[in-house]
Amino acid sequence: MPSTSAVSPLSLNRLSLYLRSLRELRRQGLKRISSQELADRFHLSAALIRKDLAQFGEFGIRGIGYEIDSLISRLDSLLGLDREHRIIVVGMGSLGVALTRYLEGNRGTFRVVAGLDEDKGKVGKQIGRIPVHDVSEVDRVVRETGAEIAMLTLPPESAQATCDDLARAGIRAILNFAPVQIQVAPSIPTKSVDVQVHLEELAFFLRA
Amino acid sequence: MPSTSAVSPLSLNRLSLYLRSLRELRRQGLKRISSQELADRFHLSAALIRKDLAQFGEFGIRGIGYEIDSLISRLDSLLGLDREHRIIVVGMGSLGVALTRYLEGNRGTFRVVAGLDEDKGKVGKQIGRIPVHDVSEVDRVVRETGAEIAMLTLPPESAQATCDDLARAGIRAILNFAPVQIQVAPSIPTKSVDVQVHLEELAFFLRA
DNA sequence: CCATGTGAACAAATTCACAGCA
DNA sequence: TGCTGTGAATTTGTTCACATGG
Repeated sequence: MPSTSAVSPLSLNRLSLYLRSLRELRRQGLKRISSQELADRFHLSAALIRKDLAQFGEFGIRGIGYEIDSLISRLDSLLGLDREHRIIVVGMGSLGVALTRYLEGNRGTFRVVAGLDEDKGKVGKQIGRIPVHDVSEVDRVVRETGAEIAMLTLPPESAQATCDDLARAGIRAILNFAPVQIQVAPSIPTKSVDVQVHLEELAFFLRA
Repeated sequence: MPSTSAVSPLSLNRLSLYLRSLRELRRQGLKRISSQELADRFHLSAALIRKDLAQFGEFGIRGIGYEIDSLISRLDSLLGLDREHRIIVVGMGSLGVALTRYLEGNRGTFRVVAGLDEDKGKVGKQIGRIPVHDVSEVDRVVRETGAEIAMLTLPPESAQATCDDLARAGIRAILNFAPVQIQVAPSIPTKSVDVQVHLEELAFFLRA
């Protein structure tokens, strides 16, 4: 039942985790694995692994399990990881810089191609090999670098306005780190990472 | 129906968002709000807001809505935000430093009290007013600072071992930024923030 | 009268359990 | 035989719609 229709975000996130696990197993020299063994090793659910994988076609071999190499290739291409995705980091405060450095090694799939900031003191500098431009140049930068994804690491006040600018500039996806709900056209997929919310969730479990 | 039983993580995260929205409304000088208006302003669902709130008791006034001030207080105490939570940041690479700075202002609820790193070059330094200790001192640091939460910003290889150390040292919750599934006693609530997974989710939507 | 609080309907996600195939 | 792929059962989450009560 190969399909390209709607995949649940939960399933999608798990596929990333499976992929990471499979890469780890490949590093260890393993060739094949069953859903059960994968589940045991990485604390996942075997049935769910099978369901998640089966929605895209029959990747496994009955009675045997999954061929690690070929499953990785299939997942890579399924998730769109078989080509480079260029990223701009908007807001070069300490978090923007940290994320830029974090992805620096990552040459293959996700590559940071530029930083943007409104602080003239930062514009013109470089973070490693990544140049920092003025945020007013967002249009030109997106066009000239071919950036698809913006990582937003701005104060919450300016996040929405900058999203609007990014949308106009033709950015195709946004990963937001500002602690606000941003609103963009549904054609631009957006994910938020909200450290405050995570901390508050943990705090709940610490009520005396 | 006041209760302290299991609250779903989804509901819990929404409560944080409601709280943030309510604080914003209070800043704007508003005194009362209905679930519908809150939903409209912040792109939430009115019915869900009511369900999420009602599971802890009757906070609203029928025919009127919710008193913003008192709802904030109730949620604060419900989520355990009415007292200080001390945090240690384990791994003072650029992400650890960025998170430390990010929470620096935040004096009330979440306070970073120390950083830990294995790099002797970093030990003894300060990030703002936060001292950096050697990771081998985790036991003493947790005890002396009374830290409850650890934010893990380490390379994936060392994350699990450090979690074990943290657990032994008596840490009570972990927010993990390393791209691995960590495994700790279920009595220690753990959340992971996985930038790689989020980027891969976005990449999926960009498949040409 | 109007918005909450809630049971009942609906939808989504996960687990179960087994038929079917290598 | 042993593991995948998958319907059916179950659990979990959300929306609906209305009785309730300030």
